[in-house]
Amino acid sequence: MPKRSSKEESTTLDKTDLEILQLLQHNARITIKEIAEKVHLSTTPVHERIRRMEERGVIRQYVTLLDGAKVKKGLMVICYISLRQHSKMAGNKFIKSIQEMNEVIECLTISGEFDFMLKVVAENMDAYYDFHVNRLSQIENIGNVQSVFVMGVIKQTHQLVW
Amino acid sequence: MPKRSSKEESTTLDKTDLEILQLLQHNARITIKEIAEKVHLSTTPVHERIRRMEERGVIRQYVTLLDGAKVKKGLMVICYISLRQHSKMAGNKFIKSIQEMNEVIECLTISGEFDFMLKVVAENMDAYYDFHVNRLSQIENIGNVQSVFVMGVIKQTHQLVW
DNA sequence: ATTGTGAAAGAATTTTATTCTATCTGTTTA
DNA sequence: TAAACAGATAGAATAAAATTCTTTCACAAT
Repeated sequence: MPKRSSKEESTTLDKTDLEILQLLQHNARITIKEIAEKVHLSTTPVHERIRRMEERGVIRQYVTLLDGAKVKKGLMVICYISLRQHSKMAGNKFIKSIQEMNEVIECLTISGEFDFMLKVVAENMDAYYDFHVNRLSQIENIGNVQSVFVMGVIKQTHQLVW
Repeated sequence: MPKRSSKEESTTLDKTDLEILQLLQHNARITIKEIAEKVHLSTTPVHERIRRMEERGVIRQYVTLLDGAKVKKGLMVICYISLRQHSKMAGNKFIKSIQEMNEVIECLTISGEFDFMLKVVAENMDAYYDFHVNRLSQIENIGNVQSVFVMGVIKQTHQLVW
């Protein structure tokens, strides 16, 4: 059996790991002490398990979610984009532009009529219009752009394990 | 001038608040001490500012993001749904069903041809097919359902202030 | 000028994280 | 079969951080 590299120690997640992840998903600022109590372990193994899951990349990031309306980002728009040209280089240029636009909080490559789906936030319709016309549409190689407005958020979670 | 209720103290966010939010958005487990150093304040006012933003709901939640592929949720699908009937009650029933489905991590009300846009995660195509046919399509009052598959994630952030 | 208010610093205290050592359990190896 | 080993854990010791309290300062209102 080949010896495993000391990095990327690929074990599977056991029941306790999943319990810890559940707790962290709900509240990234929960203390290790509190987790330990809930999973019936001492702080040491909990600490160690979290460290390992961070190292393995199971845990990607601890983030804080804000209320969009309260930080002047009350408008959300889904934006579909197709490129005129689909060469690798053309695609990479587009991606680079998108990465630099703070208004774009999500960009997915999708199947179907369009190439990309963007989630864009803005303060209001004027701000979005400005973004659309003066920044998004100015990216070279952009083909079709179609905006769908989000009227309400019914559900929004990041809970991948349960 | 009317006296303000002691709850919901609605002040505006100053530059320092925004700096603190930026740091917390990137890393929800950053220590108050470290924030304090970066914004050139002592821990006391930082602590107080965070508490206030939590209370006001500017800060919605501290969450941990996981790597979908590493927790057996490697497939992401965008799913468009229209209802047959648009009465308030029919809508509420649908919403209730959606809330209970862990595979649905996002549900938005949108303008255009469809009523809702869902983001669904699953382990693989088989699991998604099962979800689609046996659970999603079984909700009463469902009209059209259209699935768009996510081939890649170009960008995914939660940074609303920058 | 005086009072009041809000924000902040700094010290004191409490709580938590982190590290270290020892133990326990189950498995491999001689 | 017994000894050696590895992995996970508990518990204690230490280091670091959070939280609370008191005091000070700056500015606005009276």
